[in-house]
Amino acid sequence: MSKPRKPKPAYQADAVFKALGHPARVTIIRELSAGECCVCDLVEAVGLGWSTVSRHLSVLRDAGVILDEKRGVQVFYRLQLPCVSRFIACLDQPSAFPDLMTEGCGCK
Amino acid sequence: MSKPRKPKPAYQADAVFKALGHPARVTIIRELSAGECCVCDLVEAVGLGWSTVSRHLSVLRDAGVILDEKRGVQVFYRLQLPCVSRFIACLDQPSAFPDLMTEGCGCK
DNA sequence: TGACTATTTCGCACATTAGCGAAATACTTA
DNA sequence: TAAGTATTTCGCTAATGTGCGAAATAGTCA
Repeated sequence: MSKPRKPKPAYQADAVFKALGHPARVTIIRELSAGECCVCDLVEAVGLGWSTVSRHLSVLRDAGVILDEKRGVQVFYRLQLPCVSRFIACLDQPSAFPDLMTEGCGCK
Repeated sequence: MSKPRKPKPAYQADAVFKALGHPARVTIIRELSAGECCVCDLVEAVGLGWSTVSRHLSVLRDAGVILDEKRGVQVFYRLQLPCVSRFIACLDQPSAFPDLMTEGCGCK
């Protein structure tokens, strides 16, 4: 589907971080890290109302973090910036990789 | 210096993203990416008042993104999570690395 | 000790955001 | 076309976050 987007510079770091600044939206990214989901999956995952989740999704989409695609009656979302999910995974596992945290999460 | 921190799990992704969810704080991280700074440097960089910058710094510190160290009269801050600055740099340069964005910012 | 500098904490006014339910929209199938 | 499902938009209230100046703290030096 993809509605007309704001013409702001896609992927800009400030916008991405702002979009990720809410735990529900990080949860959404975690879900999408495993593969695309329809909105119904994400509503269940975050445990908030449909309208609320829908707005969280639009925030992430406007920031260029995720993409939506309408197929039939459903809308499927997927990650547009795979490095985001990798970054999250790294932050979630600091104790498992103490030296990687110091050296930059293993990202060369 | 390092005051008593909240005992929450350091580096947790939600907290990190929340801390980075304000442009002034991203600016701070950008500055610190080049090396440690005293508060005075950061106040100039973000263009806000001392008290405001000080609070932004405490948010970042509480999230485990930066570290403070008092030396003499001044307090110096530096990055605690180098991968954050790398991630920002990657997000800032999407057009320069279109395929890396798709493949994960070159982070293996 | 007293003055001085660097930084943080406090309290407040203002702005932004979150979450909700109802209504609107879009697509599909009968 | 009518009805049904999936999702988004709207309007509102409550909660949270921001920025500021004043006051508090801490370290240095005369």
